[in-house]
Amino acid sequence: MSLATDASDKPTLYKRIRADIEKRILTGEWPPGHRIPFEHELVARYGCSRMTVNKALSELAQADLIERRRRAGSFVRRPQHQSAVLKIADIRAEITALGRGYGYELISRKLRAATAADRERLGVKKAGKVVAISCRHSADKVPFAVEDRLIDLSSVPSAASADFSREPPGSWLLHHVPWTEAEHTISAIVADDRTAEALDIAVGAPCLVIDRYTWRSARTITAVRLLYPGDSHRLVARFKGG
Amino acid sequence: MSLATDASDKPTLYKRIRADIEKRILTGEWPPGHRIPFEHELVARYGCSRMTVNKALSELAQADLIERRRRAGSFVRRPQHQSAVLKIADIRAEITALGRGYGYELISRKLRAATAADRERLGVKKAGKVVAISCRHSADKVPFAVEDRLIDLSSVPSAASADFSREPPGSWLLHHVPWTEAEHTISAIVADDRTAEALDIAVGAPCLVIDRYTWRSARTITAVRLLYPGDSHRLVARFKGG
DNA sequence: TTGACTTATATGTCTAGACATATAATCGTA
DNA sequence: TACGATTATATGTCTAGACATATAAGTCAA
Repeated sequence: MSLATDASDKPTLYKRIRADIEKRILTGEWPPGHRIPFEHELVARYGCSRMTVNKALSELAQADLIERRRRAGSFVRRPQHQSAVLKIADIRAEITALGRGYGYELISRKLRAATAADRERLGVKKAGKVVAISCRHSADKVPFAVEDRLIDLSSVPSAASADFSREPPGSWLLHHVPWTEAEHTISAIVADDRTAEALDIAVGAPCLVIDRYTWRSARTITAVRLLYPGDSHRLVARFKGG
Repeated sequence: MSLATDASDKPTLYKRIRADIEKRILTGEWPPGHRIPFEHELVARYGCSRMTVNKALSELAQADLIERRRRAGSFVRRPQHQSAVLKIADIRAEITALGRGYGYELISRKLRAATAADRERLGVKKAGKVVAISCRHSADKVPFAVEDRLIDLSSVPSAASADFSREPPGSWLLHHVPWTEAEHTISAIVADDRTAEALDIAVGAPCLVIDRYTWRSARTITAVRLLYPGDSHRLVARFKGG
């Protein structure tokens, strides 16, 4: 029980309260369902005002570590839906982070009126024009991933004049389009002839597929399919309490 | 510009302030790098005390939507590292959520002193005993995934006496072990003979592999490998602003 | 021009109150 | 016993101040 008389006050008080509680939850001392002390008890224990403990508890609640119920108190939440933060870095960043030489190659770029297939893929009823891009990323000259992308020009008009022969469309979008939402679908396929050639792997070799669909406030921006050699590439998702 | 005289006060004031700012960021009206109004300006605009706007801004900062810098002000953050929330549901929950019949089958359960390979897999220097479990999950009698798991008994002693013939080890752990951290590695392989038979797919068919390594405060709990038929199963990761 | 010092200022934290509101618990009644 | 009304209480929000602190910007000297 760390009391208010704890002299090491490098972190601020509310942060120490939050850390104290978090620690008890993480170590299992206060298991899921456990009622943590009432605010007025913490006020007494730490000798501070209620706003201070309230701030600590509010942050824990925002982080889904505890659940607050009026009149009842605050309770440790159980690890809910198993979820993880999947870090899907910009491919260029990912490769350079590995200390390998990044290579980019534009295979094709077509500007066209949206076909029925394009509309289906972008999930829009009617679209004007789209840009269809096919390109390849490599690490130290070795094929790393092939990308097949569609950009909705009605959402991102400036993409029509962007030069994708040198800058990958993913990087370009990241720097030119504000906050977005996205949905990723990860699956596995075996390489067909075309994929095998593009990735320089054997036909029938496993490939990891990431389909990413990106929009901003109900407006589709882009749909992309990334194909990685499945036995060499790995996606790492880190999960922490939740 | 919504002023303090806005009468629709169903949500509380600080939530409205937060929502107002969030909306401007999401729509791109305030692009990344834009300096949002100073606290004292928001105080004037909404006619409230500084603590109220501070709470709104603090939550936006905690959600990584804005960055606060002393003396400089608060700024809209740019979509940082592309990351996504990957929902990896408990398999039973996942299947029942799809409205399909869940089936579970324990293939083998062995209690043994940890071998060198076990220690390697669990990432521990020395371990006492472990439980090795192999099982299969099915949806409407069709194989859905095969699971190959190792539980460190020095961390979870009660797992030695748990009955895994009826309850899947994943569900059991979820309910008996408090907050954990985990790391997932996702990759693709092609089915070998044994896998093909277990999943009732063709040899050479693509499989999605999830390797999950779980620990609690630096203490390994379990390591599991899940194999899914890759062309039928999909992992969906949703990403929202950040 | 550059570096060191000073100052102004926006955020960070905190207080000691207040009233609002949802709801668990109690009490009373059918 | 079951149900409806009442009450007590923990959290939710808010105020009008306060002092602390990091730092951008300005000032001045080498």
